Amino acid sequence: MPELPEVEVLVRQLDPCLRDRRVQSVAVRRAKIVRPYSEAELQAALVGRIFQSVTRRGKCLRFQFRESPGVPPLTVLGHLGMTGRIYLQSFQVPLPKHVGVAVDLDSARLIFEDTRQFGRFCLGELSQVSVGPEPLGTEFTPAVLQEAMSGSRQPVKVRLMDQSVIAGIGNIYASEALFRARISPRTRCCDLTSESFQRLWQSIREVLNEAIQRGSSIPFNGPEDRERLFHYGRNARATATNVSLAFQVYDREHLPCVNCGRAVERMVQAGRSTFFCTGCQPGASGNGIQKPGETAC
DNA sequence: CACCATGTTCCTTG
DNA sequence: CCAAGGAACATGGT
Repeated sequence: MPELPEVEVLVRQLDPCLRDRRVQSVAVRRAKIVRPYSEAELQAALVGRIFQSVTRRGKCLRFQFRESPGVPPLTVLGHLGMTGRIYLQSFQVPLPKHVGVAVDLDSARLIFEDTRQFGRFCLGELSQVSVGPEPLGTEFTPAVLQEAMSGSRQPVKVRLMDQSVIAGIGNIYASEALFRARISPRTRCCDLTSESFQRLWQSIREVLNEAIQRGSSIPFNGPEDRERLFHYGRNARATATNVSLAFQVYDREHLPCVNCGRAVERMVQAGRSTFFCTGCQPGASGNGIQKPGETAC
């Protein structure tokens, strides 16, 4: 999935397609995806309603439905988990294997597909108690980042993935942002300097924005285009537009660092793979602070 | 068979 | 309270 950039690209794609479209029928093929609601509840809430907008908050999608006299506002929350996808298909195309929910509109069918079924498509607001600031929003500043992180002794990479600290950063872009900021993923948050937070802040925004730019440049028509956008890691296919080819360290263990040529390394933090370059991200076992004037590579 | 995978939540242990 | 580690969820690719 779908970390922030992929969800953002998806939302931009979906919003104009769904706006003002009316829900004809809803079919739930995997009950887990809509829990704690039932298929009947989803049908009762959605059939006849008209889409107003699709927006993003962190990694979540929000489908808002039009409000009218006597018809209260309604929001459907979508979360893609690890392998979730959302797309429109014609009625003629048979339903793929792992469809969780199919929402029939007047002229097309909205499919929520999720192989591993970690995703969600259900009524109501975010289940998460607290979601941190949007990293691309104006309220996100170096000071906000520092304030949110500096009190923690956690490794910075682990903390970056905490959705209550910052919304939308996952395993891929955590590694990418730290590489760009030249900070070791092992650095404890409380050991980062203001200068490091400044670099990290900038790197987060660059890495996310560039990924959105790449994703937005991908034509989004058939299933192959969806694969280029959502298929990562060792499953990724080496197509000219595959976004994963643009990663600088993620899933590049043993490959030469794009900066210094040293082999990219992999380690496990909080149960997840972290990719980094010991040459460019000094202090892998220290504090990650660079002396002034010192070049990492 | 083993290991890995874009995420979240829950549980246990220190 | 915090942090870390593991397991669970369910399926597929290598």
